Amino acid sequence: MRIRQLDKALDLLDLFAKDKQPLTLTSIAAELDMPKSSVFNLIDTLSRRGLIYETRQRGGYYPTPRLHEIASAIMEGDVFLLNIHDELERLASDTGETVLLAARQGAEVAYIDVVESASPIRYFARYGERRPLYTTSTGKAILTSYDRAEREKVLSSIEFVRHQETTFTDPARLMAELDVSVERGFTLDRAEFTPDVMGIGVPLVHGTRRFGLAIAGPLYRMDHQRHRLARLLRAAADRMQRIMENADL
Amino acid sequence: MRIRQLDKALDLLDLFAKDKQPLTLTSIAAELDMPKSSVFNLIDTLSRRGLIYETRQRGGYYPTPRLHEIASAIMEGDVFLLNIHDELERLASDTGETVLLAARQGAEVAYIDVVESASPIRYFARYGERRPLYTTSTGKAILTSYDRAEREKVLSSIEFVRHQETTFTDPARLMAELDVSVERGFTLDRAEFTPDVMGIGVPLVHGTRRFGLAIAGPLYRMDHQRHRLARLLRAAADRMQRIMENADL
DNA sequence: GAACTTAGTTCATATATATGAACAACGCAG
DNA sequence: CTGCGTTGTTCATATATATGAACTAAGTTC
Repeated sequence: MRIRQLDKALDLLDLFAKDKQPLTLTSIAAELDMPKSSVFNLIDTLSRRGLIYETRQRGGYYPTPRLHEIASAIMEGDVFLLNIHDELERLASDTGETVLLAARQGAEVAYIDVVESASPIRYFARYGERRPLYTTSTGKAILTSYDRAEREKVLSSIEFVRHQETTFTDPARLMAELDVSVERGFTLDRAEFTPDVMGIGVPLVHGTRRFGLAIAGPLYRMDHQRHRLARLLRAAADRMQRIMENADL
Repeated sequence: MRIRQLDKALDLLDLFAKDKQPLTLTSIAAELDMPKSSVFNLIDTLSRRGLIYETRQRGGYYPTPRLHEIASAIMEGDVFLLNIHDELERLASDTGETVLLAARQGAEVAYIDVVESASPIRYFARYGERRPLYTTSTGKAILTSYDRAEREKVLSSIEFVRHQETTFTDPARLMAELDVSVERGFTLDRAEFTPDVMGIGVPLVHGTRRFGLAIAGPLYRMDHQRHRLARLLRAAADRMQRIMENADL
């Protein structure tokens, strides 16, 4: 179950991040579609914790530097993700496509870092979005990081659903595809979950942590140059792997 | 009314900022004194938004770079607070005492930025903490930033409470004290709210925005050198004022 | 400077939600 | 590979909380 008021609080932070200006209680209520009295409680909670303040009497509320301080302290604890973020940016800029970093969450992958392509036509994915493990290039990449026995085990616990024409629904065929991917050096997702979207992925492993790194974009723009993109992807992954070796979590 | 689950969520972020390592659902429940099922909802909400993820199966949860990204975007909207933070740091280091930036919130001031002294004996204040306008050096500093007429008006709407022996409880006497402060170039708080704590403050004004900037520490360490500290404070305030002129909110 | 407009605040109560307890799933040790 | 100690998950219901409506107060306009 989602905590609605927490969701609203996060919506509010997103709103500040987007607008970058003080907002009045009333305007927040309108924007987030909440009663004023609820926004009052929200503001009360955040301001008593020193996260926001009233910039001047009736002049709207805005966050203090506190959130940034907390976020910075937290990032210190994950030097790895902090450091490789720059590599994601670079890869996105080199390829012109959206770059995704995903972690396995049970039978799904969740995107834990996303750098969007600058193209007007691009794959639009959000932090926290999830996909079935077996439909995405990142998920498949994570699967290839397990040895065959473990891979079998993971697949056996999964329920396959056909999302698109191309979706793999047979574990055996998927296993074969994964073998091919290992051989080839990268995994593919040919519109197996989202129509017209192609993904190219590789695994990133550090000790027991496993990530999937991928480039994703429109099929028509990616398919014909998949080997070039894969080369860039592998090069970036190698650099990240090196960064990983020098960091710990 | 505070939103309890939001408070808990913020407690969790603080916990990550402190521990800087992945935490299991169960350990979070213990640490925050919450039922596991409630922590489950909390984690569910945060992870579906891409703010945290499970670092590996049963390996604990940790924030993604998302929060940092949001916080950074928000700070872009308040270049002023972002820029002067360094000055606060500098002032704290130069004086060896805690430095506070406060904004008026009705009849109170709230600390919106705090840099703590490195001394083992120091004034310990937190973001978001509030004090009556008339008891603190920051509050008095903000009061001196109004012209006398407006100042009278503000004071007339305040209910005075004696917190300590030295607390001003008579508006007329406070007005006189404020006049003296303007003359002297800085406001004082001699343990008027918190025992043994002394504060030295100056106002910071940009258009209609008013802040109070202060140094605070133990009376015995501050009183004898208050003029030296005030000089450092004024110099810092001047630098900030210049930064202010080149920024906008 | 009085009237108006818009902003923030309070509070009783309907209503959504936090939670205890029982369950399921994972990973580790032997 | 099997059993055991944890960890994460579900769900009905007691309980805390979100909220509509009525209010106060600040700011703005004429």
